Order: sequence, then structure tokens, then C-alpha cells
Amino acid sequence: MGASKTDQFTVQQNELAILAKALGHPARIAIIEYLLKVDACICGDIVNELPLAQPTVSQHLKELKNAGLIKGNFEGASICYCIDEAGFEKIKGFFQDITKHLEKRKNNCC
Amino acid sequence: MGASKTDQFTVQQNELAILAKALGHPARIAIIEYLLKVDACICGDIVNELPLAQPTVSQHLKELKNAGLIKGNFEGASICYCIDEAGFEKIKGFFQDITKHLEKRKNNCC
DNA sequence: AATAACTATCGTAATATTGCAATATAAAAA
DNA sequence: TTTTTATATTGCAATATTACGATAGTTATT
Repeated sequence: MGASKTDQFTVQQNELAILAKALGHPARIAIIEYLLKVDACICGDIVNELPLAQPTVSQHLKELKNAGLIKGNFEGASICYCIDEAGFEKIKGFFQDITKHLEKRKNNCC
Repeated sequence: MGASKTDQFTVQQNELAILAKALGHPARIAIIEYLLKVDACICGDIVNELPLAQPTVSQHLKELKNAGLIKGNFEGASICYCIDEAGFEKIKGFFQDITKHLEKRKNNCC
């Protein structure tokens, strides 16, 4: 064994886990924060912003893209990366549910 | 190599990544959802709610606890687990920032 | 004290992730 | 066309995660 038993959980639970997992690395958090900071699609200089080698950054970008958190389109010589709002909407929904639950919760807690 | 270069990123970026990573597994999403559903500290029957062996569940609970997403206290024969709001507040803050950014964003995107 | 019920830890195997050098690919510039 | 620039892919080593059987620890009950 060792592989995740994903088939034992709901599609929704897996979707959320995939999104959260994609954010579960400081380099990928840094990429998202950078994309938000520059407030635009960014073409080219993401590699220079991170303390990692180019193949590693490329891999992290790929994971964020697969998870649906960023989009990337060819834009001349370089590739234009930007936030994919759809992915963030899903996570936002999850946290809104949690917040709602927490607010109307009784204090029957340790 | 293979280890995460956490020291190359800010404390905040690492904190967020740790929280997100903790949510990056469907079993742990399921645990959080269950704790929210029963709307109480839950003592004992978490293992029965999950399609995983007891040691595995125990491990997932430990990870959620280490990340600061749940709390666990001894309560008689069993342990009382419940949501730790502090952890969720941190993540909420991050997503509020993102939402704010996305809202006031120009459409200078691909 | 002995038993039962619940949870944690250890040990181990299978698999996944992280990181980078080397290399490949693709488009623009010279 | 050759060179330059930007990104992706491959291959591999180091490390981390996932899962569970076996076992240990802890508390309540008998």
C-alpha cells in the first residue's frame, strides 16, 4: 500500500483535496501571491522571482495549472500565466460553508 | 535532493502551505466535514466514519492537529476532537485577500 | 486486579513529491 | 539560417506521504 485511497471518498472531497494540495507548497503560494501582486498576466519572469531552478518552477506551474488555479497561454516568445478564478471560487465556496457552520455553532466544544 | 526548500520562503508562505497541505487529502477533508456536520466535539466514532484503518485515521487526525485545524482533548475513555477556529481564520484571511485582489482587478488578462 | 474500549506509536512497504542537471522544443531576433 | 531567449520534458536521487498490521498505552467498567 501507500497510494491514496481516493476512490473511497466523494468527487467533491477529492476535488477540494486536489485544490488544497496544489496550494500546499510555499513555492506555489509564492507564485499565486506574485500573480496577484502584479495584477496581470505575467509573461516570462516568474522563474526569476523564485529561489528555485527553472525546471522546478516549471513543474510547480504545471501543478497549479492542472489543479485549475492558474491559466497559461502562449503569448509570443513567452507564456502568459494568470490566476484562474474558477479554481478559487470552488475553494471559496468551501470556506464560506465552514465559516457559516462556525458562526452558528453552539459552544459545545472542549 | 528532494526535500522542500522551505527556508527560501517567508514564514507566512510556509504557514499557509502547511495549512493547505493538511487539507490536501480527501480523508482529512472528510474529517473536517464530519466535525462540522455533527456540530460538536466528537468523541470516539471518527474511525467508524472513514473507510480507513484506525492507525491511518489516527495519523490523519495528528496531521490536522499539528497544522492547527483541529483540537483534541482527553475526555474520559475517548478523545474529544473539534475544529480549531484559529487555523481556519488564517486561511480565511488569505482567501479574503485573494478575493479582494480578484475583484478590483483590471481585465488585463489573456 | 482484570477486562474492555479507544487511541497512539512503531515498523514497514508502496507510492508520491521535490529538486535539479541535461536535454528538447518553440518562437523571436540577428 | 544561426543564435538567443523562454519554457517543457526526461531521468534520477533524496525525501515525504499514505496505509496498515502489530503492539503499546490509557481510562472506564466490571
